Amino acid sequence: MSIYQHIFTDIETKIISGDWRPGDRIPVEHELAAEYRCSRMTVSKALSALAERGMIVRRRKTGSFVASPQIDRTVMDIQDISTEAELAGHEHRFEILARKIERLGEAEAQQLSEPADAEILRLQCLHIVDGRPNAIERRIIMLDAVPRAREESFASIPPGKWLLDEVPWSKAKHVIRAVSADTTTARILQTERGEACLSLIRQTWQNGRTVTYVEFTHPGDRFQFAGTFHPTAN
Amino acid sequence: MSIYQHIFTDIETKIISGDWRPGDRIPVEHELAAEYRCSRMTVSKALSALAERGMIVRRRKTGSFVASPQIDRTVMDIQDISTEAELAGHEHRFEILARKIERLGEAEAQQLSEPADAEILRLQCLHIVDGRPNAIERRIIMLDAVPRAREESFASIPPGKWLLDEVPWSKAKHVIRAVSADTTTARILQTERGEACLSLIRQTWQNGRTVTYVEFTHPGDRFQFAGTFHPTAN
DNA sequence: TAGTGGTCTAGACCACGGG
DNA sequence: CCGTGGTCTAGACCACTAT
Repeated sequence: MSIYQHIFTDIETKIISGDWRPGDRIPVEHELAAEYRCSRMTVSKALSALAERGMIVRRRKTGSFVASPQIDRTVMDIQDISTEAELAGHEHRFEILARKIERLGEAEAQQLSEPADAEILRLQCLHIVDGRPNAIERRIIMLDAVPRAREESFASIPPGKWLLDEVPWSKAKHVIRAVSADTTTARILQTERGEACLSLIRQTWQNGRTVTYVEFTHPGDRFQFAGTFHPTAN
Repeated sequence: MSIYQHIFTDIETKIISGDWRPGDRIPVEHELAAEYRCSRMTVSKALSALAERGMIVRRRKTGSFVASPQIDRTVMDIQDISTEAELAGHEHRFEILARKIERLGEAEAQQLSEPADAEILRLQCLHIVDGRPNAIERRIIMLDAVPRAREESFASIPPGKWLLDEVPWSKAKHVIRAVSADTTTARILQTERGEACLSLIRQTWQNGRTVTYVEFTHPGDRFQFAGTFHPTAN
């Protein structure tokens, strides 16, 4: 193990074990350098990594201190549906239920903070995992941001994956809610009206322009989000 | 702006703009060092930061390359209820509905991967935000891991916050589901039976031992999780 | 003012891995 | 083999900030 990793895990262990409590002062860099018989820069690298993880806070003049734990910070990785299904060894397919080009309209324009006359591609798509409906995907693609969507049928590639290839990088906002299935949703998902459903809304931007807005509605009895947060992991 | 930050944002911009596409090769370190008239180590620091963000992949001998984007990775920060309410400017209070010391039992023992005869403190707690029920908290605290919970009444501090002070650091697993309110839940939350509710389950460990297991049940019409993922942010 | 972290240099040696 | 990234050194100067 490298020296800076050694220093990193040593301090991490002291914090996790409770040996060093929140607010406790960590030896200054030159002391740690002497202790581990290495240069100050190597110590600095280890402490910077700990600071980036939020385990310590560093202040000029006063030194570095053990941070207050924040176990309530949840980090979740949500893959796109097809990837997630494949990873879990499930069979995934999808159907395009609707595909039309239109204008955004007032209500949605306000919701997306985009002009109401913006041209969009509206998609509705059903995802089927192991033969059972797993999600309705209702998606808006901004055609001025992604003009090539106009010619794409999405017959062979899910819209989410296609956009990943098309748009190089982006910022996304997520909202997770619980909603009751309305009649149409229940019929498509082959469940009961009023059934609790998990809704994931994602709006994606590139360079400040909305690229796409999508809502996935999952039947509550067949879907959940799970994630693990390791403040200790590497 | 420091030199390595300059290099970082330059490359980040090229990737976000699509100027450099996934799979493209990034100049080797000594080329970038010459271009920015700095040492190779400074370049290395910038590239390492980009690699840690998942924007590039680095391979010995072959060089560094633009990574494939993963915008479907969702990072969410979920604060604990009282903190979140305070941050949003809402009034928060809570009531202890039940508090008893007992043994874990078979079914839950299996679920938590803990022995069935383990002594636990079982808590049920109602969180009220701006005068309306916002969550039922059903919690199990392992008394062998947190013996001091035996004497704590939780009259003045919510169990979640108390545990944050008591347990220095930990690993946590989260599950988010949509469930229908049963009769009891609906009564406590002052909503209808069958109402869609958002359920957050969190199991917390320290040094491999379960510390606590908690389920928060939120009425779907009064609660959602929201988060933003910035692959570009600092 | 003095102590601390933030950054940088101009080298160095090593580990890895494709040819 | 040899080009690449991974790590490290022994300094250096600067920025910030508590006192």
